[in-house]
Amino acid sequence: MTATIKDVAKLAGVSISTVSRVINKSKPVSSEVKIKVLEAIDELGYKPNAVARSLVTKRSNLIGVIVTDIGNSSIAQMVRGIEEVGRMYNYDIILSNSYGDPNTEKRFAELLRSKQVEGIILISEILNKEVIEYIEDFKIPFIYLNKYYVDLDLPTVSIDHSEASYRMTKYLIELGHKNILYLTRNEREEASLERYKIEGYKKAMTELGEGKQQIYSAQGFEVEDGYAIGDEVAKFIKEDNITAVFCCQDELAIGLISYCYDNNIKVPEDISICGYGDIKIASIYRPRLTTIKEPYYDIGAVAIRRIVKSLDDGELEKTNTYLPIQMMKRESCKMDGR
Amino acid sequence: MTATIKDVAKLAGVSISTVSRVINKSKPVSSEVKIKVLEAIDELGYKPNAVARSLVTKRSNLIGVIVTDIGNSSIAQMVRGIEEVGRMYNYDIILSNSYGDPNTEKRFAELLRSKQVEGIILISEILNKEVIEYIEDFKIPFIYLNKYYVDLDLPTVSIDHSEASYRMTKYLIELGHKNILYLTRNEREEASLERYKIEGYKKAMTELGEGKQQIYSAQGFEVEDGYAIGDEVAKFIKEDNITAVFCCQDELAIGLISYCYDNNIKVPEDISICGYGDIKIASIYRPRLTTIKEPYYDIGAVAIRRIVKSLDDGELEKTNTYLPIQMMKRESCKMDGR
DNA sequence: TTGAAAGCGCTAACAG
DNA sequence: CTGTTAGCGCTTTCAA
Repeated sequence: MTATIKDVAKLAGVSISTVSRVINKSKPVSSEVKIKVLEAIDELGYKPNAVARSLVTKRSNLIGVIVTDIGNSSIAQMVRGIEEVGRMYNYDIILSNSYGDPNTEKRFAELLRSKQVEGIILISEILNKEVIEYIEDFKIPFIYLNKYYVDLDLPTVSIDHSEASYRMTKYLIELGHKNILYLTRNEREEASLERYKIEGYKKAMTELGEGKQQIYSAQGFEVEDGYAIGDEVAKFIKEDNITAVFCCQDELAIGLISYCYDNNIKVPEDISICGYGDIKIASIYRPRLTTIKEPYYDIGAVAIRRIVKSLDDGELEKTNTYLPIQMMKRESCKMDGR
Repeated sequence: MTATIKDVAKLAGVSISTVSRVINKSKPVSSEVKIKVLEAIDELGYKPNAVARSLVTKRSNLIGVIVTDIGNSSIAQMVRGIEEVGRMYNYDIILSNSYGDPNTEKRFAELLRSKQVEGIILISEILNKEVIEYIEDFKIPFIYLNKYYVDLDLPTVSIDHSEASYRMTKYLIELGHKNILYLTRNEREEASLERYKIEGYKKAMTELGEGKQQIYSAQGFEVEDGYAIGDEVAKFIKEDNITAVFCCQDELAIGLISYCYDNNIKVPEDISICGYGDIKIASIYRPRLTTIKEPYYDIGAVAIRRIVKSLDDGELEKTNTYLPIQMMKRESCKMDGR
């Protein structure tokens, strides 16, 4: 049996309140008594029971994090940021993998609440109003992180996607590209982020005033989807003189480059390809991928910092915190000499 | 204020024990009363407070997981396995990132204990006896997962590395390779897993009875280290007619292949390269990497299953659970025609 | 500066 | 089948 505060009190010959005071430094204790208590603590190897403590203080020092899949590298990076910053403020995190199922998300949220978490961060790939409202109902700080959708009326953190996309397109234009294909997904859905990214792309293309503005949609956001679309893209290259492809996600770009590799299309000699996200593989893959860095670690870090802050001083504003944009210029895109 | 069991009892006009009974189905309750209670619960939106419950039951339903870095994809996969299987048995996991620092690991272990976790899984990249003993002292189920080192006297789970390495070398030999370089790291350290892998490599080479047995050590286990060693390897290819390189970790192999890409050495035409681990990138990178699959998800899954099991029936044996070996034959290795 | 006592929300005897 | 009661280990008034 592990020692309790009672044991310490008895051994030190004081009351449990005194022990509590020295543990928490909550009230002055004469140094003489303090020493006795400290000795007793040491002798018994006493460690306070955080569960008992939370029951009375109503503070669990726990933040619940529900993610689509921790195996996803960008999500892992966000969690890394959440964990590390949470730690600085003495918060532990409880992790739940929903695999994207809304019911599971709700169930986990409930579970987290029962464990008395002080805040919840939901990292989701779908946008489910019902889940969000369900969690908002808990009346605890809640931040929603999503790579694909936006809900403007919710606290979140991201980069300015429209601006990022504009800058990437601009960059391709600077490299001499005129016929640039934008590879998207879900662009028509109301809440899709793609709307903003396409907006940025179009703005830059319109400023250019010449060349071909072309948008095409993949079947998904994964490497396979990028690969699968290879045939179409190859056709665009031939028929429409497309010289650069701007993929809305790194995974798509990687898949597409793999397709090119397998089909003897040289990147970047035959076609420049860039991505969006800067996932880990982007800088390891060859050629290294030119892309927009979504600062996943920072996104997580800022998210939890906002939660912790709101835990101190009351309100959590329903705003999007924008993080700086960073372009990663690498070898998958080159000057177009044609 | 959220409703408590008392509120439910009052509204339903019964005692709190009755409410407790219906919540936990711990004792029979007349269906008539049960309905009243259920209605009250529903009306108040009552959810049991898991903290209060753990305090009395001494069961937190929490497993602590300390990892080197959740941003590492193989670790993320293990955590995925841990989380998913833990969930099946109603355990939540608390995640801590130690970044490999032993003192941090100890501190986190302590923190986890204070939160009354029922078991601890430590995923570490170093082997620190002190940390291990410290955690063992908690007298709660503890499993130690490590990719690089072995401690035979501890519960853990892995593949049979000697056998795996033997089979990979055999495979290269079957492809016609005779001069095979084994790229290692830390092979001299007593507890290093590399000893076992080298054993397997040597066994296969000795059985072959001809060709060149060559072992060379990189500076680390990362992609950069694989890249950095490229010059040396290129020399081996030229001078010693090495036709295949067996890298002790996928990261090294990927780095080496990147070096080859950048230096116009064709893989697998000029040199076959294989890895060990089957990290995510292995099957995405081009050429796709031939490698040994370390089943990270399963390792995590089995680890937590062992913990949960020992929580039911007492003891956790200090044994290594071996998982099946799987070879991933891909394009980075080909028949040697020379 | 210290101790006694109440109570956080819940479970688990125990008695009826 | 149901209610009363005693805690779980701790913090926090309130008095002294």
